[in-house]
Amino acid sequence: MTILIVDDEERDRIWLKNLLTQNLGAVHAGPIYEGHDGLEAVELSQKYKPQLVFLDIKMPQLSGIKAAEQILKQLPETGVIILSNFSDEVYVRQLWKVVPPNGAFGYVLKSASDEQVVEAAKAVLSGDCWVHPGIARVIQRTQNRATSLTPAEYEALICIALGMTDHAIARKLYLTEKAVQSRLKSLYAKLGIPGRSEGHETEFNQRCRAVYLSNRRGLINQSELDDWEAKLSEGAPT
Amino acid sequence: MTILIVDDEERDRIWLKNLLTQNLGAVHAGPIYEGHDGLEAVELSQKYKPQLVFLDIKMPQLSGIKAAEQILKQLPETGVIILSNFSDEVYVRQLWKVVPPNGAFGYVLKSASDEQVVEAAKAVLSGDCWVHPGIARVIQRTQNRATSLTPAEYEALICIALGMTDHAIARKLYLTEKAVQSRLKSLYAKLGIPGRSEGHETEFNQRCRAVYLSNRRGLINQSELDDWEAKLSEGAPT
DNA sequence: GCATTATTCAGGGTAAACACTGAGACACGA
DNA sequence: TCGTGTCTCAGTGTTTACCCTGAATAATGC
Repeated sequence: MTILIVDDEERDRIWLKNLLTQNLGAVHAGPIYEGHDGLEAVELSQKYKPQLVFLDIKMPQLSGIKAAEQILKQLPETGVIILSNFSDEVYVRQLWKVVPPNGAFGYVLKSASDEQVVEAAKAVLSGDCWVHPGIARVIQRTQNRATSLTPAEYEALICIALGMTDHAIARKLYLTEKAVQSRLKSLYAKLGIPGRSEGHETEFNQRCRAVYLSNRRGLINQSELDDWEAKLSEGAPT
Repeated sequence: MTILIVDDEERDRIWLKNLLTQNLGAVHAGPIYEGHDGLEAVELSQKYKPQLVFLDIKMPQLSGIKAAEQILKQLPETGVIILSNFSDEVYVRQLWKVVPPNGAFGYVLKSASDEQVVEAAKAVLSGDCWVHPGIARVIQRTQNRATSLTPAEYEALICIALGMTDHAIARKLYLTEKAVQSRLKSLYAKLGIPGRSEGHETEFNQRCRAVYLSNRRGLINQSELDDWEAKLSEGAPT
């Protein structure tokens, strides 16, 4: 049995490696390899075909999620555990899409206790999933139709968070301005932002309010936005 | 010589304590106390009067910055080292105001190497300051008149980031709508956001763009905004 | 003293964001 | 086959955000 640990922080790698060798003796008795970015994660997975891969989210080259996608594409049997600082809904959404329906995966926050990490490792090794308690409600929301965003709404959200106008969004997404406004309208509704018509007490700029609330709920976050910004500006320097 | 370590993460406390006991032998030979939130930081400082205090920024009860403010108010001689995950400009700005002109302080990111942390500790103990390399440019910006924000502009920035309209901001800050727009205009200028007049290629919603860029530059961040949100909604349920 | 600079605020105008209604296209399941 | 729901998008109208000029005030520096 083989395990792979990928994290750009040496401190965390050492901590995790020690933790696993000391507490997984009964179940596990193979080598533990280490990597420090997403590309290495993919390469080392191909090379050693580990049963279990620990991935940090925030890594140079390739994010943990994208690395997981690559790995699972070739080795769907691999157990993946995301080790993250964030409980952001974006990441849970993305992970959900990447993991095969019957695959085993884990999502644990770095604030987790040692026992929780060991527990998660054991669960995933035996084919179960383990999700950090703090993430539970986030997952619920991603599955609730009334509050979860459609891809269309999510796209629009990213755009306004980057500061684009309706017109710019329309051009970028090959839509009409009206279509963009329509997406935004349903987005505002799902976020529970009051309009100008109802209740003149609550005066909000819906656009900015939507960005604020989405940040708060972890639907988006700064590093995700920066990725999009880079992607869009390289994609259309017309 | 006495040292105090305050962090809500046990892992980080242990790591730091080991690091200091092993590498500070020549300089330091006293007890190391530990706390796990801001209030404890203040209490333990009063009790033990340490020469050096390590403070995490994100802590329950009282943030690291506010704890530092309390501590320095009573014991201005104390050397304070902020240990943060973030290089956000907000925090550097706040720390700058809190530390007395001749006080010794440090600001190190948690991604720092062990050597850097030891170096910072030694520097502060001998009365010098130590600032993480990654923060240097942020500090430069806080001192440059052309790019640093005035309190007025900062206030306006917080408000639009929370999603308030011009009208709502005017009421909250006891200003005219025109005055609010004036503040926003100079804010946009300092952030380098192109207006509608110049360059019709770049189509931005300045309001949202300002929020995005400010987040990116660490002028604001989510947890700071949440504090303001709470403060404003309790302060004016008129 | 005077010049410089920043801040607040006015008026008038343009363009963008938002509200409301409703129609056509498409997929899903009874 | 017929709903039922979702997404796109048109038309029309209101509100808000932003642009520009400019004046009164106060603080700053020489």
